[in-house]
Amino acid sequence: MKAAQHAYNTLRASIIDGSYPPGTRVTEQEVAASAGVSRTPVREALQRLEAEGLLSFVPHQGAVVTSWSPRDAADIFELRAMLEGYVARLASARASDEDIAELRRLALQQSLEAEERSVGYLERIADLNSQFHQRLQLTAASARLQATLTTLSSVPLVLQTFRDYSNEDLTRSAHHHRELVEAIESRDGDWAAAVMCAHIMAARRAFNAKHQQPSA
Amino acid sequence: MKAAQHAYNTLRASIIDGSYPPGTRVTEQEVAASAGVSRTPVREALQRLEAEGLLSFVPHQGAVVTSWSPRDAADIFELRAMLEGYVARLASARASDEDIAELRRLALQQSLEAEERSVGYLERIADLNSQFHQRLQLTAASARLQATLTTLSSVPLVLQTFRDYSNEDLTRSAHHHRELVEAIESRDGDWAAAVMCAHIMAARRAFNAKHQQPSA
DNA sequence: AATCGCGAACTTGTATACAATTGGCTTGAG
DNA sequence: CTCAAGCCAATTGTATACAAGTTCGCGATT
Repeated sequence: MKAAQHAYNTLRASIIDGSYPPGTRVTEQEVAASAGVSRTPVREALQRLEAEGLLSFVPHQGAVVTSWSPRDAADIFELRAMLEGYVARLASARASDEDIAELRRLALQQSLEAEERSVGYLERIADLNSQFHQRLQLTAASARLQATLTTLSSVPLVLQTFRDYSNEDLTRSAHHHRELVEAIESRDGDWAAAVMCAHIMAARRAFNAKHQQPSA
Repeated sequence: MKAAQHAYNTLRASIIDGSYPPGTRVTEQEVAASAGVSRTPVREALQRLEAEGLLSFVPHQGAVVTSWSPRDAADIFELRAMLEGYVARLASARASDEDIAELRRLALQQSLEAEERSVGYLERIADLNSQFHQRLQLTAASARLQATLTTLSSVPLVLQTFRDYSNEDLTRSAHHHRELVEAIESRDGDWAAAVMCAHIMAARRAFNAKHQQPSA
């Protein structure tokens, strides 16, 4: 694999799984050593991660892992509700038969995993979920626009959602996806957008329940 | 100035002013020579421009200036209407007195320029417009989120808007901005969002009038 | 003991050299 | 005349070497 891609994957995984907590300083050499490549491709990886919002560059100090304020979190959920709702609406109008088939496959698989809960199911569900939303974006928008939307969905905030999910939340999430497929198949953009909105709002609630001070 | 920044500015200006039309292939050496720096900072500049959507990387071939399909254009205006409307709503709730004062200053200045139309007024108006929207985003969102929103506003599609504007359009645009200031000052989020939406829709109409085949 | 100043090490930023892969062009054969 | 195959050139991808700036620590001085 390309060295830059390798460095990107390595560092990104470390950030998302929590090995590099928010606020951590990340030096180029450190990443270079850890990925076994030179600093040149590492700089490329750092820049990509900065563009995606996972890192911030502090002048003359290097990169630090982005920390998200409660306000950031609230804004991001709000934004996602709007944008992904929009995506669901577009997808309802533009989905091909293959798109729908693939979305259904992903949704059903996720339902299965949510029921069985065999070892490693959380990771697999997170992956299926990402694939579902990504496929939806690909269905809705031209590739160009999809790249723009991706940046909003890749923040750890979103990716770690399932850590905060109860079993009930997991089942509900899978149900939402299957309902989305149905809405899209019947070309009902309003329905699809509403389901997606509910989907995100449910995620927000789970997030808030876990991360807000219990006093509030 | 930093070499990477210089390369970025140079290339970006060339893309926006049309020296590099969509579809043009951009090689690293070419940019390096034109900016008088080595390839290393150029790669950094190319990456940033790719993240902003002005360039696309074709595997093993380099970067090409992004070309936008009519569908892309339509989607982008739709998205901007949603997002900037959201931004206007947030700004209504969060703007400080200084924010409002600065927004008013920018809006009034733009009105003046739109009336006088002295030499170079189009460039100055474009700049004032960018500043206004950027300030609004800064007012509405945390700096972190603002960075995400920026990527959507920097596409040439948006920056070149004023080329398609008639004098009437220019006046209306300035009016919109002043109305926005008023809405925000009265903390009326609904009003602000609606005005912003109209603002974007007007831009879309001007764009479509110029770029769609006249037969339609 | 505390503070100011100097220096050294670390980190980023840039340049250059080298490797690898690809696309185009030329040349030859059918 | 056309098509295919191989070679060459161009371009990206990576590594390393070097320069400049900054921060932290140590020591000296008050």
